[in-house]
Amino acid sequence: MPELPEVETIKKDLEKKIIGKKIIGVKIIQKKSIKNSPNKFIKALKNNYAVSIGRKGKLLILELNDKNYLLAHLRMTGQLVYRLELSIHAQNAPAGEQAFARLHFEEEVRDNHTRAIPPRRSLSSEDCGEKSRNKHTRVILCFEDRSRLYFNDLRRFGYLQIASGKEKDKITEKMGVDALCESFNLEILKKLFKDKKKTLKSLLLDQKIIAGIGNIYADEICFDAKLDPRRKVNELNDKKLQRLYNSIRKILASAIKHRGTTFSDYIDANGRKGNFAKFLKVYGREKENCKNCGKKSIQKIKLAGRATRFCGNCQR
DNA sequence: CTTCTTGTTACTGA
DNA sequence: ATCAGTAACAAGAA
Repeated sequence: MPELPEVETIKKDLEKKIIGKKIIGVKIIQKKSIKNSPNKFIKALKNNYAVSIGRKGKLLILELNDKNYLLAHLRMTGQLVYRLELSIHAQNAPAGEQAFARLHFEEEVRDNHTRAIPPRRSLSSEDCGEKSRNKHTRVILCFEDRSRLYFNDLRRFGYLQIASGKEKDKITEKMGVDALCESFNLEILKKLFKDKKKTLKSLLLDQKIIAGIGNIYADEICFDAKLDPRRKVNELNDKKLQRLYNSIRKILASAIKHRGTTFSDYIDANGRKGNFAKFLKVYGREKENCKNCGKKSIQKIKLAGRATRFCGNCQR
């Protein structure tokens, strides 16, 4: 599932692809996947430019030239896939942007309650070139060079949202410190965990405390720091907090280096899987041998409402 | 058929 | 106030 390393991978991919490009078309296939009215959403994007891409926690933040922002949260199964697909039809289309836009990118809004798979139209001029659209595609943005950004989301928990600068700030200010940002240091971690009686696992998952860590990396971080995820954080001494801090940075950086973890649905902006799954030491390894002590001690329990894997021998 | 999975929020009860 | 636990959301896998 997309956590910080996966969103960061997508961010870096998209920076290379769409910065400076003009959005000439917006297709909303599932109304439920956008947080604004279709009218506002389309109006805010059409004929604007992608200026920069940021990220806080698991939230992707695309800056538009008119100082509005397109926020994207992938939740569990969301994907942002960029494709440059020149079709025969597109090449033969009448020259001129207006005609092209009219032909290919008329707005399409579907009822958000029906679960029916949208009928794939025959190869009409409207759809030609949308080769990467699939039954889980919820929104398509089209750029002036005829490349497209597909927002796919099987389970439809993810969303896209247009936000003003103020609205964007309000959302990001509610989030905790980004787990990877430079200003997040050991002192801040100590301050955040001081007096908290919750378990380590639940605090690592709490986006209002530290933003970006999800179920996979929470377990991997606890294993790397040799800490029992069931521990109350206020009883962690300085030495353990230092280990925890080091592991947060180390695991996330390593996962980014390997372009994230694909367990089921995650793919990057190029449509490729991440390579970090083979480095996972506890997630999905219950009943297997511990990579550290070698014992058959990887347990799976439910903690903070989530499946939690850890080595009952190494993690204290 | 049931149960489980994911991120996040809302709610309940201690 | 603070915590743990659970339901809800959607869709599919086992």
